[in-house]
Amino acid sequence: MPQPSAPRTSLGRPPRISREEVVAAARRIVDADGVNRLTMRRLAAEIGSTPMALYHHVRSKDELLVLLLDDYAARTLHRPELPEEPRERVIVATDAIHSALADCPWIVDVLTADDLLSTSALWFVEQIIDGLLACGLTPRQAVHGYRAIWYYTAGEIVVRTTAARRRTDDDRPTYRERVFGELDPSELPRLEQVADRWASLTAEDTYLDGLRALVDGLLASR
Amino acid sequence: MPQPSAPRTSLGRPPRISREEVVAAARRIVDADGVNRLTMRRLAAEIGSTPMALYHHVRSKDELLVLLLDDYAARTLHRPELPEEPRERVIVATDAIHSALADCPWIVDVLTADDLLSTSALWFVEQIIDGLLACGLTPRQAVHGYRAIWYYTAGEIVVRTTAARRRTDDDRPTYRERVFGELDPSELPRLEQVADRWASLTAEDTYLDGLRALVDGLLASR
DNA sequence: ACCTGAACACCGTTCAAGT
DNA sequence: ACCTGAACACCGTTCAAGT
Repeated sequence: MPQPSAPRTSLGRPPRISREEVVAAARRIVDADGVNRLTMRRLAAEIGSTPMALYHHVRSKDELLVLLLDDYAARTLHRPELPEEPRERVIVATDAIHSALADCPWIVDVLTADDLLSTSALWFVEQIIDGLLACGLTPRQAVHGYRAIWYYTAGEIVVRTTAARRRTDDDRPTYRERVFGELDPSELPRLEQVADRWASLTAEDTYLDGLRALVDGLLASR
Repeated sequence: MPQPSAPRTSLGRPPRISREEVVAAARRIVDADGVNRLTMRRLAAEIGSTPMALYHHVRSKDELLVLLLDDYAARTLHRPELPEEPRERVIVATDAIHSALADCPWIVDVLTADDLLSTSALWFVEQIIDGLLACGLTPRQAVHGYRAIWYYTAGEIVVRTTAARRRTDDDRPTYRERVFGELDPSELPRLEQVADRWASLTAEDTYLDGLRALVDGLLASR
């Protein structure tokens, strides 16, 4: 692990690239061409170095992606004004995380790391847990509630951004369109009933509605 | 696209492998070694053929993965006895999909395709929509409700299986453990308060609790 | 029509050597 | 200590040719 702030001795050569430069260059590539185009070779070219030089500043490509997410969160996750009312505080804090992630579709590949994204997101988790506690949940219920909220939020982003990614890939009818075209109305009458509205209904952004329903349900079960 | 049931003419040579054989061999590899080990080259070796022969039966590796998911769903997604009560019908139908997917961690890479998995899952979607309608939601609310349920379910599986995947990768402390170790109690008092119980609390399976809360909330908003 | 061989244009990472 | 070059052990897919 490099120690950028360690006192520079006369041993060895001076570093030519830093961890920050590596992350910044990776960010440029991802912003310009998408996360699929971020390879160690391409990154080395962007920096004007060799693939192996990168491994002096980053343990692996996976670590690079986590650093990239940290960097992104630190730059874009600004703390909003939170309402006093605890239930609404949970909604607003969650929505802030969601908005930041939704603007950043490449995140899906890293997103699924664990239940925390980055230290920059901790403040938001704090607010969510605090809001749930203030609504009368036990600590146990609050942590479980936070998890449910995170599942819902992560799922919405993963499903929506992956669907969008596929749409640009090819112009053929989607799997969904094919399936709905061949519905057997006698076996699946409800789906038949909504089939022609499905595309427009599922295109609507109902993230906040679903979030409110979930939080209501979590608080009602208290 | 091959036509296995088309009348065999005297033109050309007889096929040596079929689409079904390709999918079955892919299934064997995935079951034995995980989805990461499924490559076109490895698959060809398993069948005793060449990589390019596969492309006669399957358009691309992506299509192969979708076929694999269809195959898996057709084999394991058995229709359960559903309760009369519509709210409970929604829960049981959703839980059946969730259980099937949760036993199949490789699915995460394909899962995020769209809002439908495979034709075998349509019956379950029908039951969920039907249950929501029977509870008094409008068709619009029912479709949105189904989406919210799917986000929650997909998110739970993605987050949980990816976390499990990482755990086996290395023995170093997780990112989460590092973060919780360095909490500033004055800034993040609630997280500090639950820090030592976080691991055990989030290890509990609370999928059904969260699902019930979500469905309750969806029905209450009617 | 179905299959093969060779090749294209890539990957992430290791290893040994240079300065 | 930091960087380089060459190599390892792979990928998915195209293309031209064989039967």
